[in-house]
Parts: sequence; C-alpha cells; structure tokens
Amino acid sequence: MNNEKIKPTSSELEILNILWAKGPSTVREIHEILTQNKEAGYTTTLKLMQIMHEKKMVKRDETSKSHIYIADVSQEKMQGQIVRGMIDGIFNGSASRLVMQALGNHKTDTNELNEIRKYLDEIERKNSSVKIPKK
Amino acid sequence: MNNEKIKPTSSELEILNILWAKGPSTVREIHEILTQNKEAGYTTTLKLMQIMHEKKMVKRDETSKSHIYIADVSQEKMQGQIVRGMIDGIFNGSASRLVMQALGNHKTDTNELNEIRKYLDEIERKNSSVKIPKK
DNA sequence: TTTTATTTACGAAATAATTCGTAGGTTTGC
DNA sequence: GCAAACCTACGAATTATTTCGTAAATAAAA
Repeated sequence: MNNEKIKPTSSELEILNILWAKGPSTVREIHEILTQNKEAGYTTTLKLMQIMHEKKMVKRDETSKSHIYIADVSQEKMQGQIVRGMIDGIFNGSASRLVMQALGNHKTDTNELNEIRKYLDEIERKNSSVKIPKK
Repeated sequence: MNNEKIKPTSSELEILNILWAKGPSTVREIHEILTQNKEAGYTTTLKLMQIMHEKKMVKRDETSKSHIYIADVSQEKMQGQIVRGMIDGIFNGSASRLVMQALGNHKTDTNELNEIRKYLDEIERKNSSVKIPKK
C-alpha cells in the first residue's frame, strides 16, 4: 500500500471511489460505471487511470490483455485526509461544526443516529481514561 | 446575497475564508494575510479577487481608491454545499461515516460531545414527526 | 510641483487537469 | 486467414487555474 502524500484530483477521486466499492476492475468496467452519470470517451478514462498508475494511486495486474486496476491508497486514510483538510480549511479547526453541517444538511435516519451515539460514548470513554492536567 | 451555484477554486476558498473571518477587506489586507503562509505577488491576489468579483462571490465597494471587498456567499451555505458534496462523493451517502471520520481524527472534548448529542436528539425529534410510509 | 508609492485593469504566460485522436498490437468470430 | 472489435500507449489539443508584468490613474510625500 502506497504511503506518500497523494492528492487525487476530482476525476481521480471518482475512479478511486469505484475501485474502493467494486474492487479490482478493468478500465472498461470503470468506464461503464462512470458513463452512467456523464459523457466521456473510453480513452479519457484509460488515460486517467494510466496517470493514476504513474502517481501510484493504483496498482495494476498486466498479465492479461485487459489490465486490472486496484486501488493502492486506503479509503479510510483518504477520507481522513480530506476531512482533516476541510476542518482546517473551512471549519476553522472545529470538527463539531463540520459534524453539525453534515447532519443538518442531510437526511439521517434513526439507525445512523444511534450508531453515531454509540461512537460518541466510545470517544468519551477513551477521553475519561486519559489524565487531563488542570490549568 | 448571491444565490447561484458557486464553486470556488481552492485559492478562492482561501480568500473567502479570510473575508468571512475578518469581514470587509481591501486587497492589500487580504494579501498580507495570505502571504503569512505562502509566497504570492500582489497582483496575483488582486487578480484572484477580481475574478471572484466577476463570478459574484464577492461584492465590492469602489468609492475609495482601494476597493473594499465583501464576501457575497454565505459561509454556512458554502460549508453545507461542500460537506454535501463530500458525503455524496466519497462517503457513499453516509453522513455518519463522515461524522465518525471527523471525530475520530480529532480531539473532541466532553462539552462538544454533549452538544452533538443534543443535536442528534433534535434531529430525531424532527424525524419522528414525519410520517414514513410502510413498504 | 515633482517624484514616489499605491492601486486598478488588462492581457498573457505558466501550470494543472481533462479530453480525445491515432497508431499499433491482440483477441474473437466468422 | 481475415475482418471486426477491443486494448494499450502516446502525444497533443482543450480547458481551467494560477501567476505575474506592464500601463495608466490616483494619492501621498518631498
């Protein structure tokens, strides 16, 4: 798994998303999915994926004629990186303001809400087991 | 306040952030702040702000020689728009996963956690007052 | 008043990102 | 075998973004 600082462009991110969701895929497969939403020529998708390979965002298996591409950056890490950039960039460092924006602007069902509650409890447990020095 | 779909580039977002934080400002003032972190020529900043004016992201008061620029997109709306894009784009529509990333990668104290809890309850109240048709 | 500094407008260069045509090689189906 | 379909590599055109030089106007300083 690649470790350097990777900054996917938005087109690259679209492709990574598909690779994360679907697993190893050929250019053709990715292209089919991409063009469900928008126009694009096949070689455009191909070129993008070749660039991503140069940049080491993806690995590929070249044994068969149709190369098989595999995401080589972790989805979790990438999500974390992007979220952190956003908190610092436009939420003035406040994660909770981002959280509220996320929940406020989006339909969130009870199951999801409960998952978040569980998560909050977990964080709190961790917090309370850490000594916080008084000022 | 402007209403059309606005997609600031990342440079534009840096400037908007300063305008939101600091209020109406001259190019010079913005430029001073920007160059605390990075190199940039004055006319570069100027040009960016002129472009933002064309795109109606900012208004400006031209009464005095040094024009005074004012953000013309709401910070809240922009945050919402960006967060929504991210949820759809890389969190497969799951706001809660974004929330967890945000909280997991960030120190969050008990007060903040409680505020978020309150907010969750509020959302749930709203949810339950809506009829959900059975399948 | 004359010079110096500051500001805007404008255009264009430099860089980054996206898109696609064409060529050459493989594979597949007659 | 031969044509049609498909694949990769490559280069280059197009579009978007960032950067900045220069000129003209105005204000400030000397």
